[in-house]
Amino acid sequence: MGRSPCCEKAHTNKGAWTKEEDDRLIAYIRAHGEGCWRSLPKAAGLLRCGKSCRLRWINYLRPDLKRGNFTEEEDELIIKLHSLLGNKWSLIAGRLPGRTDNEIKNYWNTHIRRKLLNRGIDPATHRPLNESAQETTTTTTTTTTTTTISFAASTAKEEEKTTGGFVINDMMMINPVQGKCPDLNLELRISPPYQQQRQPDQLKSGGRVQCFSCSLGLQNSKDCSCGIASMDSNSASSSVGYDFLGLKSGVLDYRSLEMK
DNA sequence: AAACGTTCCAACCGCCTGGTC
DNA sequence: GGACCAGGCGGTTGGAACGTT
Repeated sequence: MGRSPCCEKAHTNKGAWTKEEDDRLIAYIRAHGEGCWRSLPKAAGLLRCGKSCRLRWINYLRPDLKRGNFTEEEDELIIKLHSLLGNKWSLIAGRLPGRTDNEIKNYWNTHIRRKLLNRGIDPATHRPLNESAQETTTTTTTTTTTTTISFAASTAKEEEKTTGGFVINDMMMINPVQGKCPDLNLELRISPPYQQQRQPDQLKSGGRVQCFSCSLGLQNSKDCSCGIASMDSNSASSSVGYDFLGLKSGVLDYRSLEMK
C-alpha cells in the first residue's frame, strides 16, 4: 500500500549535503540549467533523490539568494503577508526577493510567532489573543459567510484548488486587529462583486474594468481575464483602484513586488 | 566540565496540482 | 475521463548548536 517513492531510494544519500555534492549540483545546473529534476541526479553523478536536489538548489544554492538575518522591514512584511495569505509560504516568499519559502516558514515558526505572541496577537488569526479565544466560541454559534479571494482564478472552485485562492472569513474582515496594527488595512475590497460597485473612473483602463490579477499589479499575468495584460502596462497600472490591506497606500505596494 | 533542556534550521515526507498521453 | 508523471507545496522531524543548571 501507499505511494510509490518519488525515486529509487535504495542507493540514494540522505541527510546533510556535502561540499562536493553541492559543487556537483551547482556545476551541473550552471552547465545545463534547471531541467528534469528526476533525471538530474544521475546526470550530475549525485546519489540523491531529484526532489532533494531541487530543494537544495532552490533553498540554498541558487545564486540570487539573500542570506543572513531578516530585517525589521522584512519581518513586518512577512507578518502582513501572512495575515493576508496564511501559510502560503511560497506566495509570501514570492514577494520577498532572495528569500525562500522554507526560510520564511522556519523564520515564522521560530521568531515571528513568538514576536506576535509577545505583542498579544494570535499568530494564526492575527487578532488579539483574547479576541481569538472569544472568536472560537462565537463562530460556533453564528453562521458566517465566506468571501473567497483569488489571484485571478476564473471560478470560485478553481481558485481554491490552485492555492492562489484563499478563503477569508467575514469575521476576519471586521478589522479588530487595527487597534494593534493601525497600518494594517483589513478592508478587503477585492472581489468580483465589489469591482462592479466601483466608480468607473477608478477601475477603467481604456474603458475596461480591471480583473483581479491586474488590480494586484500583475498586468503581465497569464491569469489576466480583462485583457489589460495585453494593453500598455503603463496605462493599466496608472489606473490604480485597489486598496488591499493598505497595499496601495505605501505600506505595501504589490505592484512593486516581483512574482517568484 | 558534564548533563540536560531548548532553539533553530536543513532536509525529508507525503499530498496536491497541472500537464501529457 | 482516467492514469501516470514531474514538480511544487506545507507540515514535520532529526540533530547540531546553544544556553542553563
